Amino acid sequence: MLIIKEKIESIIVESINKAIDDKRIDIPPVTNIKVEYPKDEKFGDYSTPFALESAKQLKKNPMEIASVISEYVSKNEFFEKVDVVRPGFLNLYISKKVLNEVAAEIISLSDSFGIIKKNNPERVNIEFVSANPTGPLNIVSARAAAVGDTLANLITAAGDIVDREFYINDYGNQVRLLGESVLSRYRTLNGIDNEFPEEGYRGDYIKDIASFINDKFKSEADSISDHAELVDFFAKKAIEYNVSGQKEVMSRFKVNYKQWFSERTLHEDGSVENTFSDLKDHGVLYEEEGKTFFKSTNFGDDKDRVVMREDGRPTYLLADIAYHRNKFKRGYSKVIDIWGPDHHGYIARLSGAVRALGYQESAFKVLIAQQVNLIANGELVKMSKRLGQFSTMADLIEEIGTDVARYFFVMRSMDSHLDFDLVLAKKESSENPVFYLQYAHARICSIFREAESRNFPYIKGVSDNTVFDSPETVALLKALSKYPEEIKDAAASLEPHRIGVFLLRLAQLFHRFYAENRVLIDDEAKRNSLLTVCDCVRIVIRNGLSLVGVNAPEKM
RNA sequence: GCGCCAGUAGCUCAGUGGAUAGAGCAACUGCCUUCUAAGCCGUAGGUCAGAGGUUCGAAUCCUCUCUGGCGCGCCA
Repeated sequence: MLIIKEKIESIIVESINKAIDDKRIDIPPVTNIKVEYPKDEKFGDYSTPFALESAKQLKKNPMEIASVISEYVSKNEFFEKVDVVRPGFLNLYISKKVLNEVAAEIISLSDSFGIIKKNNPERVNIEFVSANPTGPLNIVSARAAAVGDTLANLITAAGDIVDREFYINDYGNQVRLLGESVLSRYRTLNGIDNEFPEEGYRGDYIKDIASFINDKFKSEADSISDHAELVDFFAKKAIEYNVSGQKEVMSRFKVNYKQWFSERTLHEDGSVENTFSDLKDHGVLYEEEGKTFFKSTNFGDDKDRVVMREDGRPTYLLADIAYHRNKFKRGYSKVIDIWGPDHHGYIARLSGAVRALGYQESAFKVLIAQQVNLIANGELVKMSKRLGQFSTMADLIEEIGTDVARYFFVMRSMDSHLDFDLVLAKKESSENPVFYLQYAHARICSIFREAESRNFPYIKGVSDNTVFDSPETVALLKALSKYPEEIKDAAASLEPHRIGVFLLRLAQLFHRFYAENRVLIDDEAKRNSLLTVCDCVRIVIRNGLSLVGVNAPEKM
């Protein structure tokens, strides 16, 4: 697939090197150069500030340098126009011929337009949500799910091989506590007097789990007499129940994990112990007061961390190191985690451990998806786990639907603390950006339906340059041509929101085009070209929305 | 006290060191006998939290200050 920005970069680099060969400018050959999108279209479709940046080194006026380069660049038929503009920008306008080629490419590739092939694809593991299996998923999980899944789609489209993963923390104190909480509710259900554990989970869902066990596993439960064993039984059943609920919600949210990875297995198959000795072999452990510490301060952490307690039990950190070691041992060359904001302090120690085990720093990346506030009617909605509140992800899907929820989360940068306006999101109106986008798609489908009913033929891949006279058409095609590089950039920078922003801009350009250009006109050649443009927009919106996990409706 | 994230239009947010800082919503206008008005055109709205610095050029990079959120466990 043609990635225009890359093509332009190579044209400019070539031109500069030619100018150097011709002794027109006196610098060492260049290998790469900055090409950017001007803010204002009157400054071209692409521009390079190379002359400005090299002026000092060359001790020359940037305008002079730029005009020398422009002599070489303008010979290329890729561009319609090359401008040299004060104080030294080189502004490039791509030719209509290129736009026509882009349109042809979109039509012929269709669903696979935007999918980039890489010669050496990386194997990428992306882990997101990984909420505790002690209860239902909440709103923050929904954000992580939307962002993580979209990012996985983007990286896949950019040519790598991506697996999605969910880490189940089914080990440790909280699990026992969960077991005890459910056991207590179970006993109450059966009329047995008991005391609820002090730190236990008090949500109503615990009662649901208790009655679930009562319905399905009563005889099995009642046959266990040993208390620890009984708690363990309840804990296991509760985790199964919760995880299966989480799986169900994720699938409704259109997230398909390759693997749900159980922490417990790391303890049972010796991975945790092996990781411990592995770290020891790397010389990053030391003992003090009977505990074993990981020297995380060597890796930028602010203090060393205990990995093995005095009584020989591993800490959560050690299990987590074992988990990430496991990911690398499974052959992933890149491991990405998306965490909640409350875990950012944990990054230094874990990425330190990954490095201590000999993996590249760049191979492990933790992204933090910032907090989500729910707003309704201008008021902050408290996220308590009480009834009637919009606390769970399932409620959110129920209330506003997967499409709206996913788009809302994806259109914002992960770094921003998000105010999620429930009332706005629920509105099926122009106030909701998701509908704005979907409406563009539905409108195009409607044009094609109408064309069919009027017996207007549409011949794919045949287009006439004259339609490029309309400024709206040109703007639209230029935007479409940037879709592949948008995917590449969004994947490389791990910023899925870019695609959401891109699609909104595209929809806007289409609505503007629609208002100014009647498609179903009598002139057959021109009509076919306009239909081609519409088809291109339809394809890119559909492909883009599918990356975000949002449906592209044919009618609204 | 230390660390992470944020502070951009009335609100929610985009903005890759570049040129006159943008969008959606809200407000005020105008546009449906013509392919979907869930749309389009226009107007108004800004000390990019503040102060220094680096640079030919800073919302963007650095330092400090202020404000908000979160974290600083041998919990997970």
